[in-house]
Amino acid sequence: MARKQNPDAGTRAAMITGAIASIRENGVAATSFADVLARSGASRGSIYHHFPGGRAQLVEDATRSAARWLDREIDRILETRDVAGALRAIVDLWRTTLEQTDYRSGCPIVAAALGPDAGTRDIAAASFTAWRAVIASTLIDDGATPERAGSLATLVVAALEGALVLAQAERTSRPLDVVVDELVALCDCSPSA
Amino acid sequence: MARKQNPDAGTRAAMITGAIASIRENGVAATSFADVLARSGASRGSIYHHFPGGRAQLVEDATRSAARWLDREIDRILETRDVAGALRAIVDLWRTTLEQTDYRSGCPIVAAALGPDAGTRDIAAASFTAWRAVIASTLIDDGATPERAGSLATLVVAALEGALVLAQAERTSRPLDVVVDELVALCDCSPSA
Amino acid sequence: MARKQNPDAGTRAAMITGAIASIRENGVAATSFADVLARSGASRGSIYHHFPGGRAQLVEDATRSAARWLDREIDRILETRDVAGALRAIVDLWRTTLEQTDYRSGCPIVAAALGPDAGTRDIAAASFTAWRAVIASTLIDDGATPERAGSLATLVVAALEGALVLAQAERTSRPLDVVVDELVALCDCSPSA
Amino acid sequence: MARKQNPDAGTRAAMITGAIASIRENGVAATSFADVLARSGASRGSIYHHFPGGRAQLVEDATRSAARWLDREIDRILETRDVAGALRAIVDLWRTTLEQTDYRSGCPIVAAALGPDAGTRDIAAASFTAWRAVIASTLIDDGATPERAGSLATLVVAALEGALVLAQAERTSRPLDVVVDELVALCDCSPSA
DNA sequence: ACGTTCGGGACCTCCCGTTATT
DNA sequence: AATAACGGGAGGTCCCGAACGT
Repeated sequence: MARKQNPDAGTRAAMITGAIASIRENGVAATSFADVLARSGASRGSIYHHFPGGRAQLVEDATRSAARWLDREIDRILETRDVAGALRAIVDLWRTTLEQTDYRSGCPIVAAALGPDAGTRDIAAASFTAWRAVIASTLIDDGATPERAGSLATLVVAALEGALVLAQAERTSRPLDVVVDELVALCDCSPSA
Repeated sequence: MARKQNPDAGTRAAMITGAIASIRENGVAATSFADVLARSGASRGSIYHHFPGGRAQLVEDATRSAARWLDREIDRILETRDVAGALRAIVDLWRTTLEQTDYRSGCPIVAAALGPDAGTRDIAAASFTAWRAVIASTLIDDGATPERAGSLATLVVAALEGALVLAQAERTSRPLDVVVDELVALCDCSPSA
Repeated sequence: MARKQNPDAGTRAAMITGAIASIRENGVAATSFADVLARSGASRGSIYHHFPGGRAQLVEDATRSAARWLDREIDRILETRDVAGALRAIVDLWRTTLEQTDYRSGCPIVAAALGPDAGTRDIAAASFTAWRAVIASTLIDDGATPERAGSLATLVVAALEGALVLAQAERTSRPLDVVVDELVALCDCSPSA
Repeated sequence: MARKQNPDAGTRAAMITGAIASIRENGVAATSFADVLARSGASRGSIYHHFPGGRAQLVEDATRSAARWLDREIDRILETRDVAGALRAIVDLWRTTLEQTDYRSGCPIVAAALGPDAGTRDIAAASFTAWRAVIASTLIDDGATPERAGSLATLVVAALEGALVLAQAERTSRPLDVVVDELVALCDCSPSA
């Protein structure tokens, strides 16, 4: 229950935004308050007020916020496009940010999954599961059997996230393109098989 | 109180081993000297004899060492098995460590790719490239066209690494099994197509 | 659950009460606003309406309040009882609180005397002087010479406060009982000497 | 600007000494690292090396050190003097320090007894018990019954510590003199009674 | 080479005093 | 008058890099 939210953005939202950016670039463990403060322009005193749980709560809330945004974004994309278009739209979400940050900003859910905190790991697991479910559901609508759709959806999520890691390492978005092409071909021909 | 007096490179090797373990569990950024010292049993003064470059050199050398080991392991596996067996052997490399560390220890190359250090990122990129090359080469031997083999190899590497991330998040090795099954099916039917 | 809605000085009184409790348990220096706020249920903004001088004024007012209460209590006890009964009644003031707080809550005047603040120290000195005076007066009424009564009163105050410290350290009220017995015996036989 | 004047001992001893001084003046809870560092001239990095347990270990070790010194001092005094001379020698231990610090430096054992830490409280309790035992033993040697000696020893310890608190509050050593005179008279006439 | 100690700094936690809002 | 929010800062923890003394 929101007690009182500043009409404007507010400090808390700015800190969450900055924390998400830092998590994507530096990982959960290396996300420091100094960094978040610098990104958000907030002051030290605000931290403990907005996040009584300290750093752990900040990174967890930020992860949750990023996960929620991504979940909805993927839902929205899959509702309005066919599988091929959807996968391309999803990688486009990454491509822009990658180029803007010199390929430093990765997927916040991967960062959460690899972090030392159990809380963020669980959030990552929930998102991965949700993505697989909605992708599988779309594949079923396209004619795939439930069994096959589940396996294929897992492959899609894994391959997309892995391609993002490859893109970060090699500083080029080509792995994303290559992988999405393969996945599109696979999803198109698979149900009929 | 001779902890370890291996005349050769016992201390250095122990620190490298400890650093790799820490990188896999905590990431490059969160790998601290104190952690490596505790894991290796070495003492503070030894560091700058073996790693004059300090922490940066330690994590880079550790990453290089892990990368070299993995490169050779993958080479060896692909030489002695068909594609299907090779992929299963590769994921088995992860599965054991995952279970032994409660799904905390991930792929050191992914950790290097996501770290803040440019040096480790380049090492990761080189490993990813090498893996793709050797996998593509195997696929070509099996009858695939060079073009298709390259795309497929990228998909394989991305999907395997992504599956590992999913496994860490969900604390189960099932994503690895599902993804490797899909990849095996894909590699078997694809070249003939 | 209306904690306090006294229109008059409810909030202020609650903060004073909480501050006294904190001073007795943690000492003057370690009495923080956060602690007093938690004990009193008040909110941060209220402080500077009631205590424009901030923390210094709060602890000083609290000390003064505790001192005034103790002064009156001792006056009352000495008016209605003989010396022996009075000393026992005084230690009973401590005993209850000691047991209720696991021997953490000591004498607020001792806390004020040992604190870093000159203001609270002066209040403590005034109370100690007042107690000695009224005890000496009672001893004179019982037949002691003014000189002897003054020395004996100092011993009584010192021994009682010291016994309370011993009781806190050893987590037992026995030092209080032992000391008060000795003091009673001393006061009874002394005037005649 | 005595940066470093410990010719023999070294940093750890200097930090203990500084911590004892801070505890006596400010209490256990208000003894900060910054204060100890300033008093000892040590650097921040030394803390964690010499006291891996951090602040808790520092204050506990300092309390233990002060207690051990006081225990031995009291033992030594009681061995070489009669009761009257011993009590005067004990209060002289306090008088000098009191005057040198403007009556801010109290008894470290009282500070430990009143502190929030259970560890320091136990050390204080042990010292109080030890002092009572050795004083009682001396009184028995002088002809007192064991029972009476125990009670009298408790009174002596309590009264001396209480007198020190009074002296700190009133910024004069007179309470110490008055109380010790009373105690001397009591100890001299009591055994024969 | 290796163990011990040191010096400085980064980070998180938490607190005090103030201001804007109602 | 009371609440939420803010700004600055101190305290404790811990780490890196270096300088010693073996």
